[in-house]
Amino acid sequence: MKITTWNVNSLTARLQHVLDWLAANPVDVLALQELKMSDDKFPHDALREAGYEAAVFGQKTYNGVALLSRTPVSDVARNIAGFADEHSRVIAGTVAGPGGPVRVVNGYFVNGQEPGSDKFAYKMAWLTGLQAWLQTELVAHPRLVLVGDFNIAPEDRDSYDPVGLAETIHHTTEERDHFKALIGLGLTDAFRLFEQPEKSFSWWDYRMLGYQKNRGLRIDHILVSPPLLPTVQACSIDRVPRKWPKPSDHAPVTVELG
DNA sequence: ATGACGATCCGAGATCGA
Repeated sequence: MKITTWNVNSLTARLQHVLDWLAANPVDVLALQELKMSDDKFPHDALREAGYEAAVFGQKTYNGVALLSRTPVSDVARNIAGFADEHSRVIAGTVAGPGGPVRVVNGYFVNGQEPGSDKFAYKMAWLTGLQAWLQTELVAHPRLVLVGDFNIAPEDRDSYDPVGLAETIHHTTEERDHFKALIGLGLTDAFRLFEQPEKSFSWWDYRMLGYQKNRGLRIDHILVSPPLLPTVQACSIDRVPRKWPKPSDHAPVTVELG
């Protein structure tokens, strides 16, 4: 089965891109971030016509996440249990997979703006809450994938300018320590299980010809739990929709389990 | 140091993102 994560930067603005991409890439599960719409605006009909049912956790203007699936999603949970959050940032659900059910946890991680800011403090608290909740989630659902826009470039090779951007947002030691803590829960970065091109990124700034110059970051990730690790067949970033007119600034990332 | 792009919103410039 294939599971994809994609920050679409407004599903209103990107619905046609999502439909076009799914027509060419009929993955089993598509985890979306930054819907930027309330639940009542969600385009269930158009996606159903494309073959997908959706579990949605929307929010007006900002944030918002959804799980699209060809097969039913059960046991849906919204946000981090035990962590009070004004924002709609996490949706989790269970889908049928090869060899048993797969728990998909889809997160739009906090950006954090700038180290030292209130938003950065919120990012740290959010990550701490996520980690604590995942610990129990992994006990209840050992076959788990954590996907989404992490807003963390885990290593220097995940940034177009690791020296110039050292200790700036996405690159700080604190953020990377949180990423390592997720790995410490037993999760594995599926992308790095395979040989990948140098300077592989999943996000490029709209400004200053960021994409054309490949000035990007790898901040969208797929982490797999130990029981799923031997089933990982492939993991890749699809840059094609980033070249379409009026694109999201993120590219979809896909893992294949089987 | 700032702005550069893009999306959003009681509709123009502010806020946010990364």
